Amino acid sequence: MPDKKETEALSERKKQILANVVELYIKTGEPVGSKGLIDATGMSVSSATVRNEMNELDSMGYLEQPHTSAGRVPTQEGYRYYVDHLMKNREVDELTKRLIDAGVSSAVGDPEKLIAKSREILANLTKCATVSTAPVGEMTLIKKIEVVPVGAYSAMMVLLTSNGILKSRLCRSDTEINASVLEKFYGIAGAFIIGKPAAEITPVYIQTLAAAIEGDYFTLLPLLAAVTELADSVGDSRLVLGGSSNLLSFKDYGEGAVALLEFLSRSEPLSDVINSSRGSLDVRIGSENKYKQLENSSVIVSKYSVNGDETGTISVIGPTRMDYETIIPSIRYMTDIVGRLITQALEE
Amino acid sequence: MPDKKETEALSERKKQILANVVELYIKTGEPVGSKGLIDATGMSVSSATVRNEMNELDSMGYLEQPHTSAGRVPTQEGYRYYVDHLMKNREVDELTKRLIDAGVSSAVGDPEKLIAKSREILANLTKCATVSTAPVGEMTLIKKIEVVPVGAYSAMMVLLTSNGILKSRLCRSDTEINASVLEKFYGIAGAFIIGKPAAEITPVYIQTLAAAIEGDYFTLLPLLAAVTELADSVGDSRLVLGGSSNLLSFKDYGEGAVALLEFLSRSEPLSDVINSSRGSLDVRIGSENKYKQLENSSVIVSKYSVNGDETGTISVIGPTRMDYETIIPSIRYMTDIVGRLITQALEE
DNA sequence: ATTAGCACTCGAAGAAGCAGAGTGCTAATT
DNA sequence: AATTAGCACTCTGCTTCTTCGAGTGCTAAT
Repeated sequence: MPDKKETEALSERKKQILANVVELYIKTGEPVGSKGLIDATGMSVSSATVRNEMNELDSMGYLEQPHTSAGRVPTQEGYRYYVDHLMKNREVDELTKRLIDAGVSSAVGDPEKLIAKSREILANLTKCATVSTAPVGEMTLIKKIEVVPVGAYSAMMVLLTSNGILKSRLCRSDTEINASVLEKFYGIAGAFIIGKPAAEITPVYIQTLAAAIEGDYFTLLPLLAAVTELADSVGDSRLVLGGSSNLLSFKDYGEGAVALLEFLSRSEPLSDVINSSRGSLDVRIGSENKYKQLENSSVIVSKYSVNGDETGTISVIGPTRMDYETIIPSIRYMTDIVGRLITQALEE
Repeated sequence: MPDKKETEALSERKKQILANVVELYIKTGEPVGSKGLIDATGMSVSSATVRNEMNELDSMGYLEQPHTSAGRVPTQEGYRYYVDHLMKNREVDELTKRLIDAGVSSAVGDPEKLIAKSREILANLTKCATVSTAPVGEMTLIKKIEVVPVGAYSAMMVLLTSNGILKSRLCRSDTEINASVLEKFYGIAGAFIIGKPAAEITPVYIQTLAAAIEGDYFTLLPLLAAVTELADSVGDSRLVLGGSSNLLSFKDYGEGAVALLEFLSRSEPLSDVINSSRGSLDVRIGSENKYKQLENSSVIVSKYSVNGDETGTISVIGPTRMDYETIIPSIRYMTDIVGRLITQALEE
């Protein structure tokens, strides 16, 4: 009789045992047996009692045995219950706080660098893989475009979006880039590009401008092409993965690690995983992520707010047996800071 | 009696056998035996003859047996001899040529993007890890700095170096960034920063400017700090690793793959490996790389020339059992193209 | 309700045995 | 003199068998 829904309310002792099992298993990676549990926690009951309780937790679906006569391991539901009810949602550790503060301090003022940095810090801290998404959405607008000539036929172009993403590249033209070309370019840009969502600035859109520009279309083309490339790369910067090699050290994955890495390296499914998160901090355990490749992994997605809008995310991906108790506060603290700093950087 | 140096000149047949063993082993990954070798190559001698020859190649140090009564595997010296004398240095395959041409075409005109792209292409082509270094050296000069205000207190700053590297970031100031501040900044920049090597623009150097700027130092400080960060990041972009997860699929490494990835992810030793290369294309096999972590790997470093100077490199790192015969021409072709395109992009 | 005691189960780790691939040597062949 | 056939020998990888021990569930005693 598994799934006694009515017995939802676990006795105090069951809760304690479940919590201990989860925490011990997270720590050691070995299935925990009744004896081992008492040894490690100093509980003042006998192993037989613990065994009975474990047995019930087992049939309630919170624990399971890899095989008869091995210790218990938390099931997905076990982790879920732990995360939802048992975990002491403790504040972030003073040391990690310092590490984070120190780490981001070098990138204050530049959103992109800040996000990259936060990904890196979090990967080091959690020893898991991290994913960040830039604060880019449907409504990321092109805010400014600058073209600075560096030679007769070449110029550097810089593009700034409404959320602080800055993209730049060199571009060359076959015709001279002189003051009159620039003037025309700024005219076109001001009229048809600035203020538009980055996603709309496609090569096709640029072609529709041909009529408006008439004779000068071909001299402006190299510059306009560069604009589309920059606008496109704004979208690219959306999803970045870091620290994936951390996952290799987890013996949990065994051979499967390679397949997982392969999965993570493809951005479409990964993006899907991240985007399907709910709420400002979402923990998805094992098969709660609908991809089979993640059945042994948990994904924690935390959103940061820029100007009050939850636009970007920072995520941690690791084995289901990850240290939720320290990772969750860390990622929450990190997203708070990142959101605050970006908002601040964007103030006029 | 190993190492008969006097017998340096291998008989024609020995050469052929060595070449076949190396190629077959590269292809299959299994130690090759006398019988298997004839089957695979259709040589018209008996297995016993091949065995005798192999035995000699063995005592000359070119082949070895993982254990008695297994087939032969090339030693490091075996690979070396193969690469130096036996490999038909054939031209790059028509298909790969197309792939490379098509791949880089999207990045023509922007050195940084071009290099990133080439790394990616080469990783896909070779299924190995790739490392690129930007064309940055002691003499990479700051060529241009632009500051574009985007608000009263914030601006975007763009920095261009003499070799086409473009770096940008947002920066904020506590004081207003108005025309007069900008004018002063450009004055300082023109006098003390433009034309200097990027590596010299350190926070310390900026402090020495305080005297020259006098009262305005503090209003300019945020901008100057941003310059040092950008100048610093020019150096950062020097070394980038890609495709490292490719290495996981090689069974050659077994468990060691993790350690190798860890090694590659640290940039100091990696940079040392790359920089100790000689000549325009250097193949280092196994322990020829002085790091123990690379004893089962080969590194191929190829330099590209910008304006005739061999400044940057593109490298491939993989197991010693890599397909030298196709990889070497590919990387050579790639560096040729990259060098040519960057040189072209930098023309005035 | 808890606990001590015990028979039982199952995997991990080692030992033993076998099949096969490949060798080196010797003696015969060209 | 070089090549080849033949053969005894060696070593690994695989499978099968045992043993060992941790951990369980049940029953009976507290």
